[in-house]
Amino acid sequence: MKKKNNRITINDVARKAGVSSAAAGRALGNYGYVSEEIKEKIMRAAADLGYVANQVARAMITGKSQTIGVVGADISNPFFAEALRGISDVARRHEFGVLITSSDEEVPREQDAVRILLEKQVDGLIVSPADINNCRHLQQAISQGIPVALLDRQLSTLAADAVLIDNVHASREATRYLLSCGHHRIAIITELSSDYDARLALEPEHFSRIDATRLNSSGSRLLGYLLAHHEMGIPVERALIRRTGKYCAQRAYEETLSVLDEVRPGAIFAVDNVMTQGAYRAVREREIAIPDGLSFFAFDELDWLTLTTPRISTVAQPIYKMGVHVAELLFRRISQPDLPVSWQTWQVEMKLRESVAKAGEVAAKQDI
Amino acid sequence: MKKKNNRITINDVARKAGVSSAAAGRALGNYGYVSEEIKEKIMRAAADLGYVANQVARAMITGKSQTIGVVGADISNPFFAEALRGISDVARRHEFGVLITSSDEEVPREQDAVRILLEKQVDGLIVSPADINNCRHLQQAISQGIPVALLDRQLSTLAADAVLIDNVHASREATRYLLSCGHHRIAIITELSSDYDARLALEPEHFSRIDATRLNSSGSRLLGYLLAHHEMGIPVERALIRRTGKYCAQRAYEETLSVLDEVRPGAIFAVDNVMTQGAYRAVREREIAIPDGLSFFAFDELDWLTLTTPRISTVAQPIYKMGVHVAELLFRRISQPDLPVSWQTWQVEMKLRESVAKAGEVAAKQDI
DNA sequence: TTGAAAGCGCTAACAT
DNA sequence: ATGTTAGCGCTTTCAA
Repeated sequence: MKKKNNRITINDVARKAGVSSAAAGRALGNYGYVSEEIKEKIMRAAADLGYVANQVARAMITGKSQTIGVVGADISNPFFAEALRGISDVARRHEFGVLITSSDEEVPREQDAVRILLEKQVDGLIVSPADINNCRHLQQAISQGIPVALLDRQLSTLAADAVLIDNVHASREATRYLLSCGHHRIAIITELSSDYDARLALEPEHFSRIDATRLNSSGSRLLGYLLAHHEMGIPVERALIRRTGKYCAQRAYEETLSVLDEVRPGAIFAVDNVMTQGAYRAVREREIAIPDGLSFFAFDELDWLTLTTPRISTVAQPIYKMGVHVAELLFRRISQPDLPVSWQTWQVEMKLRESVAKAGEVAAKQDI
Repeated sequence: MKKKNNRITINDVARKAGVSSAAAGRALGNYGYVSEEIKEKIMRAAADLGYVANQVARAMITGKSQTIGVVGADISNPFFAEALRGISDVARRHEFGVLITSSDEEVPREQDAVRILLEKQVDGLIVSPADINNCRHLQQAISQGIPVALLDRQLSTLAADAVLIDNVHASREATRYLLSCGHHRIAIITELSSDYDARLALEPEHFSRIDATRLNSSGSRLLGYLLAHHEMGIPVERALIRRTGKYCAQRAYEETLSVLDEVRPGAIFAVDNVMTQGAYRAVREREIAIPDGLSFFAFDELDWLTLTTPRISTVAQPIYKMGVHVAELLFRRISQPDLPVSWQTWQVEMKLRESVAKAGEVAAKQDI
């Protein structure tokens, strides 16, 4: 019978093996010198007693918890879940634990999450910041010596590694493709919760005054959309820009119904997986044929985009790989804190499928 | 300048506030007696210094880490991601951290994960056991005083709370529905990685000798399928039972192609979300019309099941809620270890949509 | 109400 | 190569 807790400690093992606790520590923790003979005795004693190492005590003294923290928008979002899988695979390889939290894209929740993770003494953080104009808490983590790696968002003001895609470019390419198919009235369904992003929706004609480094993903994607129009000399109708204000399929559904009913665009561009789900549902509800009655372009690859009829064109990000690499950047920095900051920009892939038709061809079909 | 680490400790705060470290601990940790006056001084000093509490040190002494561990099959699986969201919402409410791991349905990985989580001194575990016939490691956790709550699987031999659905019943209902629609040749696409489950696929006619309490979900669902046939006096062709051996959409795709080519069933029953994805892809690849050429029934509700044409019938589990409740059961047990074991069986919902047609009606249509 | 002191389980100096 | 000892940062007796 032990004092309070019946848990077996290193002292119990040492006593049973007839050695000092230091020797037991060395054998069990695999550090320092221990003779094979004694080590074996200790290991046997540990196995007999059912000893389980106490990482908390180890963390206390080494100052390393062998744990990283992840702050994502929403774990149940397939995008994040896939990235998390990559992160956790790498963490397992390094024998690190992964503590997860959700911010739901809200800055106060993100701050809370970061604080709790820091109190738990994580050795590093992977964050998809809710608002890149609002991240003193991340700065603080870094100045406390806890490295931060950013997923899917970049922060020029922060000494943090990042893994991302070029959102402006990706969105511009997709929009150019739609425009070049003859669709001059493309509705864009996007989130734009941050104030700075929202400005772009409110004054699209002033996009040149916007500081692209202050835009979140949805802002960047809207900028790409605007740039593509500008470059091709096609004016943008304000009513085509639909802002949900939050990451919510239901809101995307509502905005899409409204844009279909009020503006009746020739194409819809849904700029992330959540928007895609809501927007596509709305199109189905209105029983508009794709691509003959409406072209549809998505963002992010989802399992089901090739299971619909027709299959849906999209901009695919290598999400799992991005998760793997952001974790690798973080572990690299944990072991080498003084490396220069590294931003990895990954290529997206345009998956051109049958959900987009040339505007002319629809007319041709109808003529027959 | 501090000794090694530049981190601010409770002693730094105490010194700055001119009080003892004990007083600072009481104020910062919100326990014991502190006068308002002194408390305020301490809080101000802490804020000035940017003090961050060290939960590791707290855990060390209290023996509670305020963290739970979750062992799931695969975080990137939408089913698990959704449940995890429920778990993490509850954990946040309790101000607990959530450590996640993936077992990929492999027992050794699960054992590893549990060991690591125990070493990290988690206060409880939520597990979806890979193989319910193989869980001494869970028994061990419980006997160490670390409560375990089971998600989606039940273990009669273990003193662990569980949240589940009646898989046999759910599958039997779905199968009865298909049979009653006149489909007497229903292919079932299922995982069956555990040896005990696999036996059911190898000798389906001996299902009555099977101990239902030893079956995993996929085994239980196969049993439901067999029972429905038995009850309705319809023989089961062995070639209709397709076993992928692992949770893998590609394998489901292959097995479905093969069953379509070799046996050409009248209906397909895909018994989880991963199987559904692979099976549906195969049906599309063979360009078989649903429901006229083939009826299709899925298991688990997925976003896209209502976005296909026709919409896909399925057995829906209340996944998020199940995650919430398994976490609540765990927290209840953490605070009251001596409560009797509780198993919550949740109702599934049959979502009958257009992917299933009566066998007769197809003929009728063809007659016209 | 406050402070002094002991100690959680382990590692890291240091001495042997 | 092994043992002794002093903490890591905090909570928790216990005395004052």
